This record gives sequence, C-alpha cells and structure tokens, in this order.
Amino acid sequence: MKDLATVYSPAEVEDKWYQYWVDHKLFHSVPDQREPYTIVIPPPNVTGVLHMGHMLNNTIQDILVRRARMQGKNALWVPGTDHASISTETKVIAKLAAEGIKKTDLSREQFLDHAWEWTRKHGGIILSQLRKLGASCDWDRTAFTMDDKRNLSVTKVFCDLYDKGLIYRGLRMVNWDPKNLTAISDDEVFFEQEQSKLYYLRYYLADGEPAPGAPAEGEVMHVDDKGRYYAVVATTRPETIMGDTAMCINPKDPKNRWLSGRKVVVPLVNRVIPVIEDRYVDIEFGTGCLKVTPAHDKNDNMLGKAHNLEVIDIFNDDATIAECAGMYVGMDRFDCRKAIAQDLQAAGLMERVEDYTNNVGMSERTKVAIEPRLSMQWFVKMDHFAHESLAPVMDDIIKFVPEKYKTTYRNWLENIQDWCISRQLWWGHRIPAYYFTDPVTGEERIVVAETPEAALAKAQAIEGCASVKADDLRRDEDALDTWFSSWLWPITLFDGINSPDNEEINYYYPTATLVTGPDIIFFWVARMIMAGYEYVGREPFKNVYFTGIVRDKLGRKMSKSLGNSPDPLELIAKYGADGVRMGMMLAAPAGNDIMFDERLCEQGRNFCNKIWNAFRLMQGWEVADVAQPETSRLAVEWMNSKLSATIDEVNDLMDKFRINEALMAVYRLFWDEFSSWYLEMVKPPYGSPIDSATYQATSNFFDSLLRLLHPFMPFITEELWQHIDTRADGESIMYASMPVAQAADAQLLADIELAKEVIAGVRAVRAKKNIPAREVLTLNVLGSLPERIKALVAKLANVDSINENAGKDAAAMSFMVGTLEFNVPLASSIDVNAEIERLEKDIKYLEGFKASIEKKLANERFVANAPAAVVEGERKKLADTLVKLEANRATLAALK
RNA sequence: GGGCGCUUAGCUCAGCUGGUUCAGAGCGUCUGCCUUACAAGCAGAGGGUCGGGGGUUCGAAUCCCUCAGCGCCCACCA
Repeated sequence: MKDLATVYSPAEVEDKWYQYWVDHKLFHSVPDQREPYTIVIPPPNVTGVLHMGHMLNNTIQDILVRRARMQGKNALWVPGTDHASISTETKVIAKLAAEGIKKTDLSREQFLDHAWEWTRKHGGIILSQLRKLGASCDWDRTAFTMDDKRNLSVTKVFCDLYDKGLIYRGLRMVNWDPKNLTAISDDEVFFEQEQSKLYYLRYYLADGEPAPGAPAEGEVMHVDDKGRYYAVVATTRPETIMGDTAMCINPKDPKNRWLSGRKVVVPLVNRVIPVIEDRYVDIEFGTGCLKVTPAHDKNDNMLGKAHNLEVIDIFNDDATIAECAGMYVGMDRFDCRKAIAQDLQAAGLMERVEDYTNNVGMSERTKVAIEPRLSMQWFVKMDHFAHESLAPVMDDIIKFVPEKYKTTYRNWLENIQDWCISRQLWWGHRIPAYYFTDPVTGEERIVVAETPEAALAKAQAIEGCASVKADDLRRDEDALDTWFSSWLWPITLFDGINSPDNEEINYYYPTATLVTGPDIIFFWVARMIMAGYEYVGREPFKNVYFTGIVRDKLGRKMSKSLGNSPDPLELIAKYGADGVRMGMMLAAPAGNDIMFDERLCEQGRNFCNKIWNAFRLMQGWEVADVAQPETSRLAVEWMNSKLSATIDEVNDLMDKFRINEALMAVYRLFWDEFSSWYLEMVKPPYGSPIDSATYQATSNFFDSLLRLLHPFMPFITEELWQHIDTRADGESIMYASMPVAQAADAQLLADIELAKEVIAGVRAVRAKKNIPAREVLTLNVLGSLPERIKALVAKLANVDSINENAGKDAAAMSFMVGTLEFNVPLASSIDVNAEIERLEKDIKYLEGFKASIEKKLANERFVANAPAAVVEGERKKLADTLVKLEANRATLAALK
C-alpha cells in the first residue's frame, strides 16, 4: 500500500513483461515428449496494419495457446504474413503511379524489385503490433508465404498436381479485371446493385426471309411503318452487339414462334445471325428474345457451345473495343454503350429504353466492373478434393464452431467449380510451366517442372525435341492465386512438403485449432482441408473456431471508408492491452458478430484496477502469529469450494469455445465472490494484523485467480504474480499450471448463499432507513440459522447479536429470506404505514402465487402425467408459500 | 431464386434433449454513500405478457405451423 499507486498503469508494465518473455524465449517451442498444441496464425497481409478484426482473432488465439501452455502442453503459435498477391500488387502499382511510373514501363524484374522494397518497408509492421497485444507467438518461426521454403513448396505442389492430372490449362470463361488486367476467381467478385437501363433493340428479319403470315394465337410480331418485320431484344449491354452471333428464343414461347428458324440482322453491325432455340431463355423476361454473345457472358458462352456458335471477342484486355469489332474501335466499354445507344436511336433501331436495376459483378480489389471473358488459364480440378474433404467435417473429425457452418461448407463442396489459379500478376509465385515450339510438328508444347533445368530435360526427352535449348523455353508469365500458397500453410510451416515425415510435421501436425472468419471458409479453410489430406493424409486442424465480424455499436461493419474503426494501438495506449483484450472478449460470443463499444475496454481497464487494488489490500496486511478467527476459517473453506466450482465451469465453457462466458465466470469470481465477499469476510479490523493461516490461504487464492486469468489478461497477471511467488529469473506465470478443481462442498456453498442473503437483507434495511454502515444493529430471526454462519453474518451485516426464535416486533423492519423471517429492531420510529403497505402487497402476491399452485395440483392430469419430482416440487413450493403467507400475516397483525 | 440463422430487460447476450438453479448475466439507469484496497469504487433498488398469431401438451421462452421484421451465404435473368 505504501509503494503502490491506487491506479494500475498498464503502460509501465506491459512492455517490460513482453520483453522479458521474448528475452527468455518463453514463446519458443521445439518438439518434445509433451502433448503438442499448435496454432498457425491466419497470415495477415504483409503490408497491412492491425485492425479490430485482427485484434479479436489474435486475442482468441493467444487465449487458447496460453491456456494450453499452462495445462502442460507443448504450445506453439506460429506467426507469419501473406504476400497477398493482388492486394500488394495493387498497392505497389498505386505507389509507382504516384511517382509517375507505369507498370507497363517496367520489366518484370524491375517491378518485383519495387514490390520487394515495398514489402521490406511495410512488411512486419503488423507483426510488431501483435506484440503490443501480448501475442505469444514463436517469433523465431516467423514465416512468409513467399519466402524460399514456401516458394519451393508451392512449386513442388503445382508440379505434383500437374503430374497427377489435377491441374490443367484451359480456355474458360473467367472474371476479367480490366484494371489490373488479370483473371480473378469467382470468390473475388462481389455484386453491386446499379441503376442502369434496359435497352430494347430491333433485330430485323434478314433480307430474303419471307414475311410471316398473320399472327397465330399468342404470337407477338413487330412491324415498322415500312412494313418490315423485326424482333425486339432487351439488353443492358448494347455495346456487346458486335459480338452477337445468334439470337435465342424459348421453344415453348408462343409470342416468338414466328421467329423460329429465321435469320435476323444485328442492328448497326448488319451481321446476319440465326435464331436458335433453347429452354434456357426466360419467357417472361423482356420480350423473350435473347441476344447471344458467347465471348462476353457466361451463359451466352454455354449457349454458344451447345449450338456451335462463333465466338467474337470484341474487347481488348483493358475493356476497350478491339479491332475485330470493326466499329467504335479503341473506345472504352461504357463510353461505347452511350455512343451505341445514341446511334441506335438515330438509326431508328431502338424500340425503347427503360430504367432498370441490375447486379453488376465487381472486382473486390479494384472495384471496377468485371468483364466475363474467355481466356487461357490454369485450373485445379476440384471433384477429387471435394470428395475427400466433406466427410471429415460432417463427421466432426474437424469440428466447426459454431456448427452451422457445416451446412455452408457442404453446400459449397457439393456445387464446387474448378479453381482458377492463374493470375496475370507478377507479385506471387510464378507458374512453373514452360512453353516451346516442337521443332518437328511446329506445335506449342508445355512442360511443367520445378526448375528451368528440369524443364529443359523434360522438353528434350520428348520425341523429336532433343535439340531444344534453354533459350527456346519461355516460362509462363503468370503468378498463382495467393490462396494457392495459403492452402498449404499448416504444412509448409513445418516444411512438410519439401521434407515429408520430418520430425516437426509429425509432431505439430495436425494443429489444434484454427481461428478465422467465416468469410474465408471457402477461400482458405476448405482448401487447407483439401491440401491436408492430399499431402499429409490427415486433417490440418481439429477445430475451426469462426469468429464474428467486428461492428460498431450501431451494427455497421467497421471500415476505413466509414471511419468507424478505432485504432487498436490507440485503444491499447488508453486502456492497456489487458483491458482491450477483455473488452473484445466480453463482446464476442462464439460465432456472433461483435458489437464493439469502447466502453467495453473501459470495463476491462476497470477490472484490471480491481485486481490491482485487491492485491494492494492483501499486500498491506500485517501478518502476525495470532489465532485464526472462525469466520476466516469458514470463509477460506467456502472460497475453496467456490473456486473449484468456477474452475469446473471455466473448463467446460472453454472446451465448448464459449470464451466470453468463461471470462465472465472468472470476472464474477474475482469481483463478486473474492473481492466483495471473501476479502470482506477475512479482512482484519483496522489496525489489527491478520493471522498467518488466513493470509496464506488468501495469497493462494489470489495466485489461483491470477492463473485462471492469465490467458485472458497476460500482463497484469504476470506483474502481480511476481509478488505472490518468489521466482528465479526466467520463470513466469506463463508456465504455471492451471488450477485444478477439488470437490466443492455443496452444503457449505448453500449456507453461505443464505448468509449473503441475510446480510443483504440487513443492508437493505440500512439503505431504506439511512442507517450508516458503522452503526451496530441487532438482528432477530423467527426460527434458526445454521450455527456456522452466524458469526459471519454478524461481522458483515455489522450486528451485535442474532436472536433466534425471536418474536414479532412492531418497532422493527422485517424481511424474509426463503421461508425465514427476520427483523431489525430500530431505535428510531419506523414508518408503520409504509410497512403495512409493503406487507399487504407481498401477501396479495403470495396469495395469487398460492392459488396458481393449488390449481395446478388440483388438475388430475397434471398429477397423473407429470414426473413425481415435479409434482413433489410443486407441493414443496406450496408449503413454502403457506409458511411465508403465515409469517407475513402475523407481522401485519402485530403492526396493526 | 436457393440455403442458413436471428428476434428474451434501455444495450450486448445466456437460457442444452418442454416442468425449482425459468424468466437470468454483464453493462447502463435510479437511490444512498469520499466506510483507511479500489469513486475506474461500495451498498441497495427498479426493469421483460421471452417479435405477432395459432397449434400440440396436464404444462411452452423452449416443440410444430403461420405472419412480420432483421442479418448472412450461395447463384445471378439478358
């Protein structure tokens, strides 16, 4: 008390202990005889900065790993960062653009130099931020998805899957990002509602087509003022008409029967195209006529394949109009849309225009509308992987928390598409495929190999290709999707691809728990499971804990643009890492989004202060060789039981990943039971010393509480632990064992609960009558109290004596605890009328309650059907109610 | 369009296979207190017909149906 401030200052403490942990290599793990407990970090973007989502996610991981460590497991948390191909490349391009440098002006090598420089400059910031949070990562193992080990692993896996026939190259419809000039996967596309127009275009019957006869029943024909017949096609994208190679109607559509088998003319373009029929067309939409542009729409492409249509790609890579379109060449797609709309209007080819809201696919990265486009890309066949990875999740070999994501997972696997893994980017793992021209046939050939040398050897081994030289090989320019390295993360961190069966992979794999967001269940979680079975033959983790999304208190997602995301480091500076950790966890029920409110951190900070002051109280006690009071002996015994009960509860909750509830249980144990009750029970009178038995027991309790709390609040617990246990340099609460529950004494717990209620009753009397806590009162009980709790009640309620089997007292305030009636005689006159009013109210309530139970018990079907215990319970309830009624009536009578 | 989930106190949430730990917790609110660990605190108090309606049952926050509102995922209709 003499040395310690009344307020806990985390800043002074946190850096000191983090350094201590690092200096003594307390986060480091090597394989040994203990049971392993492994967590691999979801690698944050290498050039990213810490946001609230990371805070939540990493706090949870740290809690799990610290707890495992204290349970005697060999706990390892491996940190690292992700090269984040698209995201980083975009950032580097933007940075270069600001300096007036265009990517297209640089060679691949020059660009990569810039990218590495950028990575070196910004990389690792996020990892140093994690240290502030107290993350107990084994920093010696810090990895990067594009470092040498990982790069080699990725290359090996690509070659292996290619050799197994699971990777292929093909011309497919992909989502093309015209800004970054790359294909992106379906998962990287998001849809946005857009106010646009629906244009109705006239497709005239081609020259030579005979005029249709009179319309049959339900047929809808269009004729212009010159008597020419035409079909009307509704489209949101008139700029693609240069790519039209057919018009499609539904064979079951009566409106358009007359078009069947005809030829029509593409407006402006004047190309004659056939009318094809396919049930794919929605009869109800527009006019039921669909223009088919196989090069620029997924579904049109499918139609094109089915009907053998020509494919005309009218766009350049940057989505300007290409030479082959023949018109509007070089114009941007959206400018072209306007121009064509005007020209159609002018040419009398526009039937009408309507406002229309539609969903436009956008690139997650560049926010530009993606262009469905045919292009040559690399794919992973997913059937094989999907087949292997469904059962382990459905059978809980890999446990998903919360369980609802199992369904999501299954739905995805059952509708899985092949995975497009090539990206037209430079920042990433370059695809190890090499092209050369066959000297005999003149055809282009592909070899896939881990090194250029191996590729050359493979090429030369092909019949007739012995003369191929190294210079003849051209390496594929593309890089791999970032997730193609991430999916190997739990394996490559232990070098399980480059050296299968090594000691580390055999020891640390499968990892224990993966903590991540449900938004990347497909991107990442599912694919790690696939890779795990493919390359190690086992699941990569035993549990997956899905966190929620961090939202502000209004429920909005935290985002940079909204500016509603607090800076984690500022929060830590303000409330301490322990306070922020606790604030995050209190708001984070498993699987639910968390509504973050800074006030939660305040609560965390306040809790730290509470712990701090409880310690100050204890530390200030003078210990003497005096007898232990009976109240203290009982308090110690009770606290033991209470502690044990909570330990059981916490264990159970943690096993279920109900972390916030576990934390709340410890919070209440510390604040309510230990501080508000136990410490008050054993606190010696002012100026008196405490007996050594009680002091020792209290110190032990404090020690146990610190251990229970340490995974949640690592810094303050370490700081205070040094005062409780003298330790050698290098020792830490990090390796102290988790307290173990002993049998709890249920009767004692119940007795003390009774005592608490009696004490609260007396305090309520004081509050109502404004009687200071220091004024000694007397307590009467109409009945008897368990002998052992009397002294305790007397001490905490500050009453001089407890008179059992006392009588009614008109000059007393009465209250009931269960079926026991108490009263506190008051020297000052009491407000008889207020008492009478209160009693009458209670009696009325009890009579209603009694009636409801009697009704229930009078119901023969209830008595016959309900379990005996329930009926018995109702009878007991009735009996108790009668006792209470009787007591209240008697008191009322006495007052009157 | 398909799928999943949610609605309980002012706020954030617990309430497992229907019945004494069923109406709970934390925060906030209100009323007293600077009581020598802590005002970032102490003591006490108030607060919900469990989204609406219907059904099953002796008994429903809990099971079923239905309506309303909200959220997420997947697909994407030109």
